[in-house]
Amino acid sequence: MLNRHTVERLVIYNRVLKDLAKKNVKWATSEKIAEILFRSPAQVRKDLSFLGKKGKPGVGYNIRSLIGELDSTLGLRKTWGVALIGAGNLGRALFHYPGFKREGFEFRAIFDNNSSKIGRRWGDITVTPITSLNSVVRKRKINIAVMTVPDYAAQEVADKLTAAGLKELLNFAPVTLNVADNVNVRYADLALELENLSYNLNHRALK
Amino acid sequence: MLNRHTVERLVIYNRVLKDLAKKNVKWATSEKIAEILFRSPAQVRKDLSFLGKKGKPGVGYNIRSLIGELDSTLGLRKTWGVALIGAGNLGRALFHYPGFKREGFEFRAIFDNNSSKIGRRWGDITVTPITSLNSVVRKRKINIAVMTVPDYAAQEVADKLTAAGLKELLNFAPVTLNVADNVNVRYADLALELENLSYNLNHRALK
DNA sequence: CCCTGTGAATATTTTCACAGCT
DNA sequence: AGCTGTGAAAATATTCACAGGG
Repeated sequence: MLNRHTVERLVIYNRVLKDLAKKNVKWATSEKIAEILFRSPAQVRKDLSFLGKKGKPGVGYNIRSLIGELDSTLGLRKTWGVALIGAGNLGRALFHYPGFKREGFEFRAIFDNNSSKIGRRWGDITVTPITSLNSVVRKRKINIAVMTVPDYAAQEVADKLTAAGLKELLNFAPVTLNVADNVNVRYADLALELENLSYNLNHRALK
Repeated sequence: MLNRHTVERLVIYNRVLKDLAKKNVKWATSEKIAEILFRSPAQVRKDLSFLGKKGKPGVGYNIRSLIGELDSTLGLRKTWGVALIGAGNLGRALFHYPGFKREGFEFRAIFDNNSSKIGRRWGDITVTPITSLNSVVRKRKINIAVMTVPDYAAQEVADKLTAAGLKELLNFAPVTLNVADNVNVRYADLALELENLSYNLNHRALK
């Protein structure tokens, strides 16, 4: 089991390598990869060493084979089922985001409790109330939930999702979720991102 | 100058404290805050100690005064001007996201080079081509750029933004940007987030 | 008495540096 | 000759533990 930081970097190496492959580059050294990502070659080597011995001394890494290894390790050879919880503006934008399908993530269900949204069709998916969660998760083979619900609803929704057996949540609500240890939550908290930038702006202004 | 991790946590403490204040709680100990966020009391104390001595031994932290201190440190007492680059689905969702304005971030310009979008009005802002960037940044006092452009355009857009003097970027494009050291980029890379979850799913499946 | 603020200790992460493979 | 893989060293980050203040 790799630690979170390592996985975050592996995901990025994978993307960089796919970019290079698209440009028909066949081999890359740890130094080359590090340069593109503004990191150290030693870190790239150490991270990649977790995949087993994949580099060729004197040459570097074969890009195609490294991508294959990363795709396997990261679970990107499979297609995962995603449910969207919250059929608002942000939910719609994510639903149409082309990067998800390309990487093997497939929206298979959309939930919303707002009666004006229930029954609407987004592509070939019908918006349903969250009461149908358990059966849909089973029938549609849902693995991941993307939560774009209002902050006051987030914890309750998370409880229902984990009760339905989901263990991977991507949460856009500005709330720290209380979940069991075996559940993974990733936070995509957009206001927090801006507040981090704000600190820098403020610090600059004070100097 | 605080390090990135500390600032990320301060931003979160600030949100938690505002939640508590809304519930009319007046004081909180480091242990209470830590419990809500699943962190250690020592870390909360050390982080907050960077603000100067703000806690009362034997009692804890006065929530109202701590929020004030955090708002000042994080630059949240000011209103910052934000430009949106890329008037697509995701851009629209962010434009309407209520959390931004509430925290003092104000969209003041929208740029897009797509002729079908130029001239459209979003609320009282008109979408303009990015050629007008420099003058708009000056006139509208833009501090932060939110980039929701396609990946192939991202680096070029980032170059233009920094050339116009912007130093704080929130980038939604799945690309590592090459920028000068004094420019801060935060990445909101949604496919990466799912890929991180995918690793966990895969790892679970293999066990 | 209880909790803060903080040096010291511990744990984790990153980098160094080099033996060894191609 | 050039680059990987990796223990050892260095740098960071977190936690401990307690002196001191309200």
